[in-house]
Amino acid sequence: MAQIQRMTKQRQAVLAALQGRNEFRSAQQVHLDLVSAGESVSLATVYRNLQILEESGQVDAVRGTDGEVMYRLCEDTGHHHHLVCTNCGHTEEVDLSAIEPLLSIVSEKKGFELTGHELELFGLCPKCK
Amino acid sequence: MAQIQRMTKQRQAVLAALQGRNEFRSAQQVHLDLVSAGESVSLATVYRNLQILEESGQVDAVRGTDGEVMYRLCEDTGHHHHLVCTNCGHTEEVDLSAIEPLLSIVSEKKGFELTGHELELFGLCPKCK
DNA sequence: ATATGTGCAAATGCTTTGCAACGCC
DNA sequence: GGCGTTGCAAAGCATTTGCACATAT
Repeated sequence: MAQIQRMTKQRQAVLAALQGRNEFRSAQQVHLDLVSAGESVSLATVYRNLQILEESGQVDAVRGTDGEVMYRLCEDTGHHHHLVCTNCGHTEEVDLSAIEPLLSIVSEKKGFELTGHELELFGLCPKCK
Repeated sequence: MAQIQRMTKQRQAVLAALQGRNEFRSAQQVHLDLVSAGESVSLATVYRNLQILEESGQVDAVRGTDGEVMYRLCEDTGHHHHLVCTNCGHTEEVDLSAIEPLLSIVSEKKGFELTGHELELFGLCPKCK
């Protein structure tokens, strides 16, 4: 896990753009947000900072269905999955540790040694239902 | 679900390249396979055919961690998930319908109406362990 | 002081598309 | 013959990178 070495105003700005948002945003979106908020941060720097913040465990990253990488502030430092509203993008973190033993068992049945998994749930949030 | 209208030799070649393989391959890989097998198919055509075959339900598509879209012949027409060897790419289809009711329950607890999910398992296959 | 971080612009890599030629049904 | 398909080359897009300059510590 990479260490954050310096807190520049650009890095603060990227973090601030993620604060209080309960949804995943792409690097491009974050950059747009910053520019329209009057901040002066280059797109490359947004990419670099989001990567660093992800490596340091401060943000979550998932790959959207269109291939864009989406980032969100990490609230829960443990292992968790996401429940994403397909209408408004609102995201909840959910704990599915209960199913993990089952995944191992199924994998072992096939002769595999399970090393990881990805699980995303999609649905409609209360507001959008 | 789109319909296949004509069976050209290029489309056959793309299908043939997927036959008998128990692993996901990218459009680029398929194109390489075909070229080195002496087939003359353009990269654009490989992309177009893989998309059409996916829409018609004949191949599965997943997005790899690096963002590339990977394709594989669909064997099991029902709902299923994948167990992917991170070393050699070998893939097994697994049935995890047992956990789906649980996913609904967890979603409802958060006030969501679950409409879909994505689950991929990663591990080492018997050969690569 | 100096290792890190930034901006810019160019490069990368996957994927898509416009268009004229081609060929299956 | 007509409409789906193909090949080619160019365009698109998200993302990465080289390099000179700026800056946090």
